[in-house]
Amino acid sequence: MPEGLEAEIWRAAATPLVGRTITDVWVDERIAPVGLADTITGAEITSVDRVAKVLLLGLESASVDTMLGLHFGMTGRLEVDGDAPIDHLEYASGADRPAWDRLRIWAGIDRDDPRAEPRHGPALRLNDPRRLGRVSLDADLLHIGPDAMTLTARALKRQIGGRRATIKTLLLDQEVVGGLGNLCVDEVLWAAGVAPHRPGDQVDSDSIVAIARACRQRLPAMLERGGSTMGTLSPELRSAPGMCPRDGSPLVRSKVGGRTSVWCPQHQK
DNA sequence: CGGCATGTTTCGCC
DNA sequence: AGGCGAAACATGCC
Repeated sequence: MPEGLEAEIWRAAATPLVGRTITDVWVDERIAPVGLADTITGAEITSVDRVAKVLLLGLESASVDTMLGLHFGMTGRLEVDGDAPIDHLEYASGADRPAWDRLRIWAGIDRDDPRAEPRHGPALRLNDPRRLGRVSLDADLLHIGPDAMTLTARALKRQIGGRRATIKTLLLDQEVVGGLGNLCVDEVLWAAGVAPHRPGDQVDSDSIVAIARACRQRLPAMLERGGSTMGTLSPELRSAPGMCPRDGSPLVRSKVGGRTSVWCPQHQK
C-alpha cells in the first residue's frame, strides 16, 4: 500500500497534529532508534511534511529540535485520532491487530482552544504487520530525487543520466525519483508506452517526456481517487492479467528488477 | 506447504 | 569507485 501517494494522504491527515504537544510515546524498539520515546516526549509537533514515501513530523522543545521520520515499508498504515484514511488492500480481511502496532504517540490538544475535547486514544498510530517500516530521527533525505508528482522531463533526463539499469529499476530508486513504488511505476510506464525492462540509456527523449507527463497527470488523479491502487492497471488486472485497457492485446506479468510487473508488449516498447 | 506481497538495505561481482 | 542485480529482511495471506 504505501507509496508516495499514500504518504501524501497520511501527510494531509496528520496536519491537525500541528501545535499539539507529545504527552506519551510507545514504540516497538525493533524499528526505532534507542531512546526514541524519551527523546520526543514533551516536544511540540511543529510541522507535518512528506518527502518521497517518508512522513516527517517536526518536533521542538527546549531540549529537542528534530524531524521524526515515518517509513511505512510494505505494509505500514497510519491512523490519526483513531481514523485511518486508507483501508487495507493486502491485508483486507479487516485485520488491524494491536500486536502489529509499532508506534503510538499521544499528543495533547491545542492548549488555547476552549472547544477542544480531551482525547484518549493515541493521536498517531503506526500499524505494520510485516515490520519492514522504520521510525527514524533526522533521516538523511538529502539524496532523494525530485518528487514524482511534479516531475519534469528535464529533471528526469538529468536523473537517469546514461544509466543502463532498466527504466523500472531506475524509477523505483528513490534517489532517482522520489515517491514511486511498484504499482505507480507500472501505471506510469503503461501510460507512457515504455516497456519496464528497457535500459535507461535507451529511453529516447520522447519517452522521457511521456514518463514525466504521466507522472504529473496520472499520479494526482490517482491520489484524488484514493492512492496507488486506483490506476488503470487495477489490482484485479494485476493479479489476473487480461486484456490491455488501451489496445485489447494480452497483458504480460513478469519480473523486472526483481518486482512483479504488468505491462502491454503491444504498446509499451 | 510453497509462493507471493504497494519497500528498503546489504552483499558480492564486475 | 561506483553501478548493478540478487539476496535478505519479516510476517501474513492465498
